[in-house]
Amino acid sequence: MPKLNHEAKTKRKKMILDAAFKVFSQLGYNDTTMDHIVTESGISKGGIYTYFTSKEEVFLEIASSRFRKRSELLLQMRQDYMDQTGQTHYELLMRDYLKSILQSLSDPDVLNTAKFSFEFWSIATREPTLNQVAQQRYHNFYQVLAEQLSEGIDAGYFSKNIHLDAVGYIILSTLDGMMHTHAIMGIKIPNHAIDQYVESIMSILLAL
Amino acid sequence: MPKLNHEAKTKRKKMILDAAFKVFSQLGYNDTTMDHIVTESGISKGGIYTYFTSKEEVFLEIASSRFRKRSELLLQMRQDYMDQTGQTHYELLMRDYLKSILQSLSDPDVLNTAKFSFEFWSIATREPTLNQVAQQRYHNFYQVLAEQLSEGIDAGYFSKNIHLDAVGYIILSTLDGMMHTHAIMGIKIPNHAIDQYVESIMSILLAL
Amino acid sequence: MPKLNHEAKTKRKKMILDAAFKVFSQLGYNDTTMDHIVTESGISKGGIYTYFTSKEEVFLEIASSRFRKRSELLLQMRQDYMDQTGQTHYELLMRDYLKSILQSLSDPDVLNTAKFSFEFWSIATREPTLNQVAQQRYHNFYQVLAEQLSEGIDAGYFSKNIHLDAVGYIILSTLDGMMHTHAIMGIKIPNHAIDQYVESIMSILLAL
Amino acid sequence: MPKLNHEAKTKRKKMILDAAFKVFSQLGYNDTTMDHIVTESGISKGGIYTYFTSKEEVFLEIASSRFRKRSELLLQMRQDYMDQTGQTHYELLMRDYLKSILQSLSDPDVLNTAKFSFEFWSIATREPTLNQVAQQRYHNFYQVLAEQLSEGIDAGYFSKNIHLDAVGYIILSTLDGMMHTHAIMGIKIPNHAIDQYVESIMSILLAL
DNA sequence: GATGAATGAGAATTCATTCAT
DNA sequence: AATGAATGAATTCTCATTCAT
Repeated sequence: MPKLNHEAKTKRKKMILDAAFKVFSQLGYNDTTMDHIVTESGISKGGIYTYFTSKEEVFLEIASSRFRKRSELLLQMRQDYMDQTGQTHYELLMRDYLKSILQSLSDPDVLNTAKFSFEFWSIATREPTLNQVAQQRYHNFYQVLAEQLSEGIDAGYFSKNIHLDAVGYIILSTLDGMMHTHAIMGIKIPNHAIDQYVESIMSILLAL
Repeated sequence: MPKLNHEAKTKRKKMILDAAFKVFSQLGYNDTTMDHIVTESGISKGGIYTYFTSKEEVFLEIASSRFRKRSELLLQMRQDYMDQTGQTHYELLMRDYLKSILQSLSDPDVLNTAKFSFEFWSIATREPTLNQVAQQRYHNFYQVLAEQLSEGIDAGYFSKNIHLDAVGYIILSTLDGMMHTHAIMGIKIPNHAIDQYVESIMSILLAL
Repeated sequence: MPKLNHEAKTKRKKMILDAAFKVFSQLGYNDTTMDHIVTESGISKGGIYTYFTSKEEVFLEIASSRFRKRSELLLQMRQDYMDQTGQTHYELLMRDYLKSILQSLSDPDVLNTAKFSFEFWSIATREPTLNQVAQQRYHNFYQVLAEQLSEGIDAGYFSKNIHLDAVGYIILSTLDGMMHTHAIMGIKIPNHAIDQYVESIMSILLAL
Repeated sequence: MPKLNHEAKTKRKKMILDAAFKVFSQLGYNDTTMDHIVTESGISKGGIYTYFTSKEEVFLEIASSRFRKRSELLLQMRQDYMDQTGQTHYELLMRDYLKSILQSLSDPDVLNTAKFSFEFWSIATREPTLNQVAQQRYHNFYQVLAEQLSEGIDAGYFSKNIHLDAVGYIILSTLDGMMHTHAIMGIKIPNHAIDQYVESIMSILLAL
């Protein structure tokens, strides 16, 4: 018989995760101590350990919740680009999706998510548990993307000759690269670069 | 009158750096202890401190020596793509340069350098000293790249309408992204992706 | 809401300080390791660091608490040498004060305090933070002493012609010297020396 | 067959001792590293170990050579205070001896010797070998002093009723105390204090 | 369930001493 | 004899995790 109902528990957990996200983003995994999370969350040391078994688990759980966003954004945007007849303008969708991802980097929360994300990969490289999660997230994103592209091909928007796996790989990794340069290296994307980048991706999809 | 001549010292330093590079690449900066470097190098704890003042300095020195490679490769390739009349085939140069960078990731040493490089960025985000070095390296690479592109424009190979800073940013960051996905995320580049990627970059340069 | 109340904390802190005082007195600052304090206090390595931030702070805190004693003794004795009319017999006071300071050196705890005190000065010479504390302690003691002497002059016990600063300096430093010879050099004060010393100081005060 | 003759060896040893004295005085025993001595003396690390077996031995040897000075000064001054008939004015001798000891503290070299001396005692407290040397030095000084006092009594300068051991103890330890306050605590002796101090000692000797 | 004091296994760095050259 | 690079034991301090209250 739990003394705290489910809702209260979830709320407490969220407090911890939000605080941890903040400090992990700012200080990185290694430089973040449990005391940082304690201070930021206002929850006691022992308290954190009733919700999570370790620092790594806190880190992992943040990753799991945050990493859905990119693919969710794509799915959500697809709804917006569907007209009354159920037709989706895939070209416009992709173009705007890529742009909005890169433009959103000026939003501090998105920036922090990007920072966290790369920090996560940095740690995940050496931690099998994390690595698995990270791989899944990549493949999940890949699936969603590939689906849109595939539908875009079927709908006649994209070239039939593109290799889905190659294009998917390019989009995901170059997008990551732009975000990395911006978020981690701290080098801001020049004005024209976003458009130029989007066009170069479109040149592949449209097989210009 | 030093007992070890310059050559012997350099050799010993190299032993330490090579060992450190190996463990840093594998374990990352934080998980690498001086004991790891001691074991791997075969040099005593104190011995390492006669050549370096701290763990960070070892890390930094590796970075400084390894980071020149990418821009050096470009400069070197330019020599190879110059014909007898002193004309350089810039289009071919860029195409082959991008390909060779990405293809070289199958080489374990290059892979480790890539891993080390991202590890370096991860740490450099929080360490002003390292960050400065990292930024310099990026801008140095940018300069070299921009020069080639600029010459390529003048020689009529690339479109006059491209924005050097935008294109430079895209090339550097997307290249990083591909390397990151390959080296850190451990997701190998699909066969066609390299060519496809190169063509998309060329589509920008040629303003197709 | 602290789990340990103030009293319990103070008690634990005292345990550490007592243990540290013991080992510092015996081994000196440099030869005392945190492990010595751990062993002597029975408190874990980390535990000590919850109460003190460094070895130096432990040392300093001991100094701060022990150093008040000499001037406190003088002030307390003054109360005892005051008769019903509020008159203090300053000559007797000074005589007995000097004697009791030197005689107390046979008490092991006083001896250890003396040892600690000189160890403190030895370290304080090179550590600005400690030095400041040490200087303050000297001047505080000087103030208290000068006050008694001044009052003794006004009350007609001591000569009007004495130079307070000179006499104060002599008393403080020669007292220190006797204590040093006894505590550090381990050469016990001969029977008659205490009386002889006290008389020589009185000969100054009384301007014989 | 030594390659270096005795003179050259002695010179080299002196270089080490002078350098070591300088750094020991300034930094104290513990904070002085062999590298400091190496740098200051210009003699190699190994070189020092051909003349001394350890850091402690260097320290000890300095002590042994420097510690004679105080008693030597007294003996030398006695010569100066002897008139043509072989009579020594012991009262004047003692007065001037005490004064010159305290006044000499303004000389940097004497000040350093005093600093070194207290540093030596600080270490000697815990090191039996050093402690023995230190004790010997004290007793040697005591002997010389007692001899002068004894002769002074016989010659009718000093009171027959003084206890040699008590007076000797007082002179040696209070002198040390004044020097300690000046050299270690860094509190300069006030103008009148030296005279006042000397008179108080004389009041004992003359049994005023 | 919550708290926060206590724990102790590391980690980076120092430095007296050694010894091959 | 002299050199100085190499050694490694020792030291201070950190911090994820535990557990008595």
